[in-house]
Amino acid sequence: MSTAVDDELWSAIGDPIRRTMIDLLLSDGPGTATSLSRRLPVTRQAVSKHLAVLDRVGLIHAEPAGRERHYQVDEAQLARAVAQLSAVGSTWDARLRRIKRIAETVERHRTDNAGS
Amino acid sequence: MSTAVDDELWSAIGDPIRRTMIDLLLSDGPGTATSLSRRLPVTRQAVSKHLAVLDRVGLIHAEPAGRERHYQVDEAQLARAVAQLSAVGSTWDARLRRIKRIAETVERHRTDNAGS
DNA sequence: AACCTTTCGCAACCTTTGGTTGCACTCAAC
DNA sequence: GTTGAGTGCAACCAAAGGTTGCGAAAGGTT
Repeated sequence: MSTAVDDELWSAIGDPIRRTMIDLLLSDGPGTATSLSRRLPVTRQAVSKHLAVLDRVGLIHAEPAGRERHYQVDEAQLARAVAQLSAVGSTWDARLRRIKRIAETVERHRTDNAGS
Repeated sequence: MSTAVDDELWSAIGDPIRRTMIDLLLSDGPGTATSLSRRLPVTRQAVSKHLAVLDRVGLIHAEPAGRERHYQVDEAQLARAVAQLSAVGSTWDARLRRIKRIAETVERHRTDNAGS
């Protein structure tokens, strides 16, 4: 079912700050801990820790540039994460549909017998 | 963008144990803290805490039955959560496609000028 | 060269969260 | 009524997210 790698991916994108960080890196291009912290409600150090988490699971990677570290999204890894999301989503969706179908069948039987 | 309610939903389904619990409740039907804990690698008390979290965000609801508490998935809320998942997924997907398209355009320009 | 500014990384500390053990309570069944 | 299964509550622990404070390195200025 769910592997340890997948769980790390989930917990990585489960955090709202980290999700916003990915959004920012995607919309504004590569950024540093300092530049990101200016657009987030937490300190640079907190952002730095989040960047480390995202880096560890491979969703982003850093590129040293002088005294700065430019982070950017790893497209292939993010695509994998998106696939994970939609996989779980469609699994739950399928089960919901099945449950709904069964419930409707039961309801149909019940109303059929109600006339007796 | 992301509301506090959405963040709670995300963190609720971000936990691998809680995701598995939802899976179990969907596949096996309603269950109790004890029945779920028998199929999970954590104690009943931990399961109970997770159930409280899922209950608080409305993904499941309890139905007292004698000395037991039967929990089951709230289909409408889970459907909402699935919609959230696919929304974020498609947003990222769209941005990845845009980036890729731009990169290809740049590459085309580069190779066009390479012959000069 | 000396200085100042910006950015970063590390360490200490606090709070919340996920997990455990232990205990008391309730309800069904015998 | 006693016993057993299921629950809830409290205390305690470890890990995660967040903060402040400080020292080091790279870049710009004079």
